[in-house]
Amino acid sequence: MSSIKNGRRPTARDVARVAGVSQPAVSRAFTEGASIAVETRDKVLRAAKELGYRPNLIARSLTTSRSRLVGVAMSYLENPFYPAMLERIAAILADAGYKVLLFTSPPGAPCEPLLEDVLRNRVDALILASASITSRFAEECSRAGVPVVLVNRRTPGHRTSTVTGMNEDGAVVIAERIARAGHRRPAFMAGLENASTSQERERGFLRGLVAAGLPEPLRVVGHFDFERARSAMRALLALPKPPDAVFCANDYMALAALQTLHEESALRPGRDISIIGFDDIPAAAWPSFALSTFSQPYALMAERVVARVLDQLRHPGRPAVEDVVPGSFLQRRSSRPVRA
Amino acid sequence: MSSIKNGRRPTARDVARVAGVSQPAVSRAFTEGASIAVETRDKVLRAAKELGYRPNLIARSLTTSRSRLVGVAMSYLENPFYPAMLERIAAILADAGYKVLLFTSPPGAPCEPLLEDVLRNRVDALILASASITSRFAEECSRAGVPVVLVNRRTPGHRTSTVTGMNEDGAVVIAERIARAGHRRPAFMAGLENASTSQERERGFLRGLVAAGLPEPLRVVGHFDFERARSAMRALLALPKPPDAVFCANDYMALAALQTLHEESALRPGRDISIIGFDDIPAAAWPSFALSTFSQPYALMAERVVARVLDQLRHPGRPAVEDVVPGSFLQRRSSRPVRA
DNA sequence: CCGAGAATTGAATACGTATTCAATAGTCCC
DNA sequence: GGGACTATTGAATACGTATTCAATTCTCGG
Repeated sequence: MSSIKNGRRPTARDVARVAGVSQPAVSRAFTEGASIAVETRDKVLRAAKELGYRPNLIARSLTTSRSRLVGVAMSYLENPFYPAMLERIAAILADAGYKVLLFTSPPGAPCEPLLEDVLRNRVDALILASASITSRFAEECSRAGVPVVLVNRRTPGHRTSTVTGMNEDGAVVIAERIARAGHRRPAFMAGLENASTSQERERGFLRGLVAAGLPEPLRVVGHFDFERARSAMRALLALPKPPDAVFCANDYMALAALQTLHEESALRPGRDISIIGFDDIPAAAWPSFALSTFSQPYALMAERVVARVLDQLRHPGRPAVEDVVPGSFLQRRSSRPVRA
Repeated sequence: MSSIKNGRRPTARDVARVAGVSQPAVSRAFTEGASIAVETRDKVLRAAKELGYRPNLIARSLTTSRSRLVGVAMSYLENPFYPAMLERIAAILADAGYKVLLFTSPPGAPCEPLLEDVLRNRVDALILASASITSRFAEECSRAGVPVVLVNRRTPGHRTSTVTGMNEDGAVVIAERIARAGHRRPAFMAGLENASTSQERERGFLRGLVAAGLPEPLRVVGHFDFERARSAMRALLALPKPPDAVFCANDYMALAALQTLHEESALRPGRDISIIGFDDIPAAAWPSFALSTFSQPYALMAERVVARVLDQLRHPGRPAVEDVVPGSFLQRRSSRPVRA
């Protein structure tokens, strides 16, 4: 190969020298839609290939002040809902020319260090999944001009765009189903107390139960964690009068509940007791579980999130939007069907 | 807040002006271990806070020519093994001051566009999981001075560092177990034909079977995909003489096999037939499955990968290392125990 | 109080690209 | 053939930081 001083990576200037053109010409050769003659572009590309030149996107980011990076803050990857959505988000963003900078905050961590990290990295936008957001966070981002979109989370009172499932209405439907299946002792397994998903699903559930004339549900907390959900289920089963229907704040915990039932109880799901989840993760459909649930279509949610991000990037002034993605109740074998 | 012209983000120069110091002083105030007086640093930090200044890591990357980004190429996130490892990798890298730039290649895609993308983004290093690597890829990266570490994949003939589980030896153990449990008709469910994991596990399995005096196994291909693994299992069950022990190239496919068995066959796993996987994903331990498997400790693997990456970054010349992380056979209920 | 050495500081510059702007070459129409 | 465009090009500069280097101040022992 050609004469690049020492081991330095070739730059646009090196390519320009070899191709006999100026540095801006090289820049234009690698810029879609730039004003450059075909033969000049060819000369440049040939020289570039010879030298093994690749445009430095860091330098490009500096001049354009757009990094083409989107920060994605996500944790709880053990819940299959999230990696599934992450993969879709990354794929759709890639099609739009953006890369994903991944931020996984440890479970209980505050989001302030994350904020600092994200803003220093000059991401063009931020997608927050499985993470709450403080008002300072939202304000700083908007001051910095970084669009923020929340997925599967909502923060009341802050004007931030969100994409969520039908948490409250879905839970109402679940309550109705439980009532019409003839259950008398409902229970609710909460996720994290401060998570909007858990709160909204609980609120809808309560409302639906009241409307159906059922008593307030028993209540345990599973923290969206598999083992803690199992403990919570165990606690319910140990009650003098255990529930006959358990709505878990997400599928992942519902699977844990089914495991515990399976292993430590004689109760048969779908007969003696109903277990219902929320999300419709792939495993919910597995025959071993056949988990009744209210669906949150992660692929569609991924599309909507990215669409929202791109929209905010193109029209910075536009107001925040709360996008509720439709889902539906899926009756499987883990819950009793409604009576005819 | 103070007087920044129009809506521009404040720069080090703005802070310098407010603090009454020079721009380099601001740089030093934000650089660990730089030579700066305490009171100067305080002045700077106060002015920075007032202006809402954050160092621009893009610009820093340009001058230091280190992006502090590590590219992680990963797909098949539906297999829980990968997100689990990803989360650990991201956490450990974060502790070392690196961020994860995520590349998810669509299943069958060639890795060449990925290469281009990665090198243009000037990642400091590259972690390849669930992706093969061509010789050109490895050569280009080494020419560009970007350390590459493969996880759970190996490419014969290229000097690239790898971190893998005990694929071949683990599979030998599995074959022994199957023999000593009294099985006579083994089967192997391959993953992707060109994946080193699948190949090595198959090779070890064959070797172990031969050593134990068992016949060559029946063979189907599940492509590491849940639905295709179910089809493959269905095909095995439809044979005139179905196998009495199936070794699946990973846990994810083994779970699919168990599902199919559960739903479409009267055979009871662990009694009439043994199903064995590889990886020990969390779900393998779930009571509904109780999948016998050979473990690949993902957390440990994540540690090793990052250690390898950091080592290569600190000592660029060092030769490639093939790191085999130990695992062990876990006897659960999906396979018959060995006879006493 | 003096001088050697350490600590601190700012001016100048480099990093690799995109963009602005003026200059030049090429095209088209009548 | 001339004028009005359009297409193409390169010189100069900006982007926001880190680093080099020389200058200055401070410290301390004698």
